[in-house]
Amino acid sequence: MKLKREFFLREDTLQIARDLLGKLLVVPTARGERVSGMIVETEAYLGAIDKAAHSYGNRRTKRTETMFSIGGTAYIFFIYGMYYQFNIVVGAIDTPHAILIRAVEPVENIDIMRERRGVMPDKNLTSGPGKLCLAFGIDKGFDKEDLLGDKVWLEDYKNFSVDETTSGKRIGIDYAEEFAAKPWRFWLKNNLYVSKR
DNA sequence: CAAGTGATTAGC
DNA sequence: CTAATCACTTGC
Repeated sequence: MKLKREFFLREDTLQIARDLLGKLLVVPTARGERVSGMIVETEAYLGAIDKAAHSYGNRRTKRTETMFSIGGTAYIFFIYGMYYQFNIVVGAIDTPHAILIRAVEPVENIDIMRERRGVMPDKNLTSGPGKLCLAFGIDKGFDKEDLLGDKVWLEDYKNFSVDETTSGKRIGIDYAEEFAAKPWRFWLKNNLYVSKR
């Protein structure tokens, strides 16, 4: 079942980031084939107070504008001249919190992901934020897309107990001073598709 | 371990 | 306008 607006509107962003583990990300192709994967790794970005967030201090630019949308909106940005990153805006309008989807486990139409990614072991298909965007065909055209619409959405899939998950510091944000060490990255223990490093 | 790649941003 | 930076990936 598709996740409802209320799921994304809750105030506890860290809780939502953990709750997203086990959910299914679905992006249908133009021909209507469901390409999907189970979320296995997320990172929370707490908007105004978080020095690692693009929206730190409520910084409002052309790019960060999307983060001020209502919870349940897709936030896509381009990084390092090559890769897109898929984020989910959460919370009320003008509360610029977002959750980066760092890795998923392929579920439906894995052959389409293989075509898009090229020849490589399946465990490399979606085990990183840039990789999963390539495998799912997510680009800037998905920015500001409503996750309750029919272009990209989330569904209930599996439930994991808290002891099957764990958390740690976020990746690639060493510039964020006292926020660099916050344990705001969440992942499933023993899952092959969690990003390496 | 280093290079690659170009949008985005801040600062003039 | 310019230059530095970057929530990454791949191949040496």
